[in-house]
Amino acid sequence: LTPIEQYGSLGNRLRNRLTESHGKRRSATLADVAAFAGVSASTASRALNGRGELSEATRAAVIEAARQLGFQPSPLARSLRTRTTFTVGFVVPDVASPFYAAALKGAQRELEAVGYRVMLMDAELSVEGEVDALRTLLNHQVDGLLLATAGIAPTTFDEIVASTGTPCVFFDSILPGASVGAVALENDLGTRLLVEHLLDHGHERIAFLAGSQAETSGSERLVAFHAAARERGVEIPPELVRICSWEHESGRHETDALLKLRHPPTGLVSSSVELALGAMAACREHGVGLPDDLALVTFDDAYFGAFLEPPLTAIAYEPTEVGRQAAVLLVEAMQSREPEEREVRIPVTLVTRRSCGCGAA
Amino acid sequence: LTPIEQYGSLGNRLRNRLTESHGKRRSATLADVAAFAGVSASTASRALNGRGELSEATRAAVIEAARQLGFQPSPLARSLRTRTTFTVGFVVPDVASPFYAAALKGAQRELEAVGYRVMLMDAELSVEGEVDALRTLLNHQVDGLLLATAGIAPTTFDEIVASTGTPCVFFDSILPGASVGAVALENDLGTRLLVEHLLDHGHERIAFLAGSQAETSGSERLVAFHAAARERGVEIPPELVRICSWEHESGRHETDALLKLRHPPTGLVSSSVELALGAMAACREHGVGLPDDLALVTFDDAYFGAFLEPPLTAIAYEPTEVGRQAAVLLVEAMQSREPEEREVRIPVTLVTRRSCGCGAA
DNA sequence: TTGTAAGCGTTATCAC
DNA sequence: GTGATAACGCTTACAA
Repeated sequence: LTPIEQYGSLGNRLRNRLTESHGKRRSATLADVAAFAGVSASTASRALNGRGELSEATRAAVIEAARQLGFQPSPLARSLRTRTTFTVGFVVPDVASPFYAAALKGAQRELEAVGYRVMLMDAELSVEGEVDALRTLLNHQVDGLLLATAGIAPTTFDEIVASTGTPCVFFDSILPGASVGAVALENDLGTRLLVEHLLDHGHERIAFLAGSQAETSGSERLVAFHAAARERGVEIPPELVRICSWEHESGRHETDALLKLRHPPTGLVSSSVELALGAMAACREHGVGLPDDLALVTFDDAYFGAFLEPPLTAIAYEPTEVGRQAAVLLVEAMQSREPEEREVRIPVTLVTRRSCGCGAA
Repeated sequence: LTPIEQYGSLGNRLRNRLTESHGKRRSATLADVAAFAGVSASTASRALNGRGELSEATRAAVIEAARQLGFQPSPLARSLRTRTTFTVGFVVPDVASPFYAAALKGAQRELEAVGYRVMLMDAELSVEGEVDALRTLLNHQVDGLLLATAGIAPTTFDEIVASTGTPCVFFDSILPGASVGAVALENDLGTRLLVEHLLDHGHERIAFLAGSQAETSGSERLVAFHAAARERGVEIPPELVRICSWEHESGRHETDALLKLRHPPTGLVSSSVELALGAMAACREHGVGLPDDLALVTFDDAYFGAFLEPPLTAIAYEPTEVGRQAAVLLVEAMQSREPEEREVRIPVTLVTRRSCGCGAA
């Protein structure tokens, strides 16, 4: 007699209990499975988790019992006991932004594949919101953090997250040395490709929409812009580089100012497609033709880039990849004791269209 | 002597214990707070939760103790005990899609405000993925579900979620009668506005890119298209309405077919901006000019719509609003016993630009 | 008004 | 090999 046959009637009683009442069936518990299989709860646990030595017969019996009862271990109870939740917190300044949404998708897919769930928090573009989000997440005992910071202070970060020992990988925006890992785009290469392309078209008076300097993608691109120009021996007048927020309107405003200059630029490098769209709006208002009056190139190759007028020359990359790689680093960190700190860069390429002057009549 | 003064040295001992070891401080537990305040755990619990009657003195003492120790109740333990997690599951076919990302943001913001966390799952465009996601979420004992289904079967839905009694509100795509609520766009109105605008421009041979009929936004728009045409007494030849998937490429392909017809359409209504972009690609290939050779109007007013060539006439709406409203309905359902089933429609408006022929020379 | 004890569903440390 | 038993951190009858 196998345990299951032996406890058959008990089994039936159990099954009935689980499907009783008005359809709101309470799902089977480990104790139920144990009883059904005729073993103790601890044995059932060991059998299901493959820990410890036990006879093949009982293991099989437990597994079969679990199958029959449709047993699903309670993550809550498990987490309470083991102090690990298999949940990671994901914090971004704005989930609705295409870039972060894509990163989220990449991360979620990777994490899901290795058994982690993602708890999402939107910092609503403020550092304060970010800190709240981190607090909440840590209080929920997430096993790890994926964070695109909007500029958290190092001391705050140490106090809130580093002190808990919860691994955190930064992506897109990096806080140097503070984490177990970081993932960002090849901002330097991308910006250089843009600048050099404009130089190759013969432009010398090149302006730059730099974006916010609170984030890595803003600051690294600005540095790269200056470096690229310097290396090719061109002098960029200070009034041509515009530090500004990431919004569309900001791009419009700054470009407007550029076009009103006594000597307006003949080329414009934009740090993001949002800003580039703003720049296009300003050009339209001023009646300056792209690319003839102003050659425009930008970071971010949006999927609609080819349908704009003119089609945009841009820096392309795989946005999901930054989320995915960040997840990979995080998983490594969560699983190994003493994780090594690593930094990954996601490759970028230049795609040329008409806005830079390529293929123009 | 207040309890705190009385147990001062104990308090110090406790505080020390909590900050011991290598910075990975184990946070204060309810028992710690109770000991610190010199009361039992149950009293501490009551004091902190404002339940039951207790003297103001002890309540204050407990609260002060909690403050001093930086006590944060463990959501895990609480959930295990109370069988409620204050977590809602959010399931979409594709988080990276701008529409779903926006909906997510709206929902997350609303839920966050009333104390719920969101656990995100991406169904990766498949019903199978959706079912997995729902299973996982329910196993985690989410208190509610926000679901943009890719076409789950009613029986499957009943079996998996309805049977658990977990409230679920559908958004974007609706499974009639299966849930406590549903939120969708005014698909009927939006489509009518589009069709009628083209009719007003004098077009009679109007084609339609219908999108996938597995989703509400596809099927409702198709029905509305036919209804709008019929009511104005125009006959639409069957070959002009194209049911297709939502991808860009699909729009290109179908438009290509339309343009190869012996009598190609003079107007085209697209069910989504993705499809419209595909249509624009096809037109470019065929050398047909927009809007002169073909007038194009579409659902979805993307933020770049004004910068396309030609700028797109489109149906605009607040995508975050569908997520937010869905969250509102869900919260109501989670909090009230016997929730009533409700359906909300998010308003849409027509914004005219050049692609329809408006403002053309 | 407050304390004791049971229990939520697991896993881990012991004995046997 | 397997089974009691004790946590994990909280809430809630029930007693006092």
